[in-house]
Parts: sequence; structure tokens; C-alpha cells
Amino acid sequence: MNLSHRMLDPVFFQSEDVVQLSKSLLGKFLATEIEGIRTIGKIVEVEAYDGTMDKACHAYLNKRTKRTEIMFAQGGHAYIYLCYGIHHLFNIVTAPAGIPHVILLRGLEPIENIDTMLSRRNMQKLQSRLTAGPGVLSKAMGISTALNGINLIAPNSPIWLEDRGLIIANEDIIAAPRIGVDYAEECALWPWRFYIKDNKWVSKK
DNA sequence: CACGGGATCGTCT
DNA sequence: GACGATCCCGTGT
Repeated sequence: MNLSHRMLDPVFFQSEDVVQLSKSLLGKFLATEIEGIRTIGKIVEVEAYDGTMDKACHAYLNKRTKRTEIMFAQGGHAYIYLCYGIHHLFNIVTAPAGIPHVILLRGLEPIENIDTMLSRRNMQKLQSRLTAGPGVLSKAMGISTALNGINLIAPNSPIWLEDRGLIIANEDIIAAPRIGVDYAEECALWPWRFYIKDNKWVSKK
């Protein structure tokens, strides 16, 4: 194990500035170890959601339901839900307990064990659609709703985040409106989607 | 390449 | 009972 590959510090996930924090996730690494197989990808695209005031967030106006309850946990947990009956979308819960902030991962650059990712996606050739998009990246990484609510910071967690010392320059971070939240009225226009400029593994232009 | 429709099921009304 | 923080595939150009 390379010593420069450190798990992200638990403090990282406690920030109450979910927009800044989501930008900070660009260039960090998402790792999973599912059924003994490790896969790793570099985070290249994210979206911020803030349940206190964001109509695009499932926990808008701090709404607590069985589904949204995990968003109110302490930062560092996983919020994974089923979208369109098919796709398992992976979010990182952030902020101290009681504040429903989450960050959706939308794009990954595959780094380690790409063969396994291809196999999970039933793909033969490496193409950006392997991990460009929130549903497909979960599939490639072996993430499903079975892991909803886990603590990403816990030792031996099957999903964790690493800092490998990579710095993304501010001028290489593009801000844009979030995808698929047209119903969220004025919030739909907020530039809370962030991605690495010119990166092949971003879900859309 | 652009568009359109179908898949599929948990969640909330 | 309606509807998604999506994706794939078929069709037409």
C-alpha cells in the first residue's frame, strides 16, 4: 500500500459548506472492496444537495422520511437510493448530524481493476460510458442500495475515499446547473454541479 | 449524432 | 397511483 494513499480524514466530511466540499472531492479517489475485489476510480464530477433549502434535494425543508433519514446522520455516511427502479445512485452524506447535506457522485475515471468494472457493466471495450454517469459508476464499482447507510469512515468499510495528493486547479473546475432536476424551479438553475474541465469521464457536456 | 420511448420499483401522496 | 438526482437501444439522418 502506497503511503501517499490516505483515507480522507473524518473531519473532511464535517464541513457545513456542501458546495465548497463537493468541489474538494474532485480529484479524490473512490474505492470499493466488494466480494474481495477492489476497484478504484478518480472523482471527476459531483453535485451538491442541501436539504435545508434546496428543492432538488429529497430532504428539502429538512423533510424526514424513512428514505431521507440517513441524510441527517453525521457526515461520512453513504446515501444510496434506487432511481427509476433501476439505478443505484451513490451520495456522500456531509456536515454534522442534523444537517441534511449530500454530494452525488456523477463521474469517475477508472483507475484500478478496470477489467472487473467492465465485467460488472457487461462491456468488452473501455469507453467513457463505463463510469460517466451516476447510475453506471455505481454499477461499475459494485455499489448497490444494499450498502445504504454504511459509514464510509469506519475501518474495513467496503466503500471509502482516498486522498492521493492530487490537486485540481480552480481554473480546471467547471460549475454548471445540476442534471435532471428541472422540477426544482429556481433551484434547478443553481450551479451546484462541478466537474473537471475537458475530462473524458464526465457524464455530459 | 439526435431523438424518442421503454425499463422497472421504492417512495410518498 | 404517479413519478423519479437514469440509461440503453432502435430508428432516422
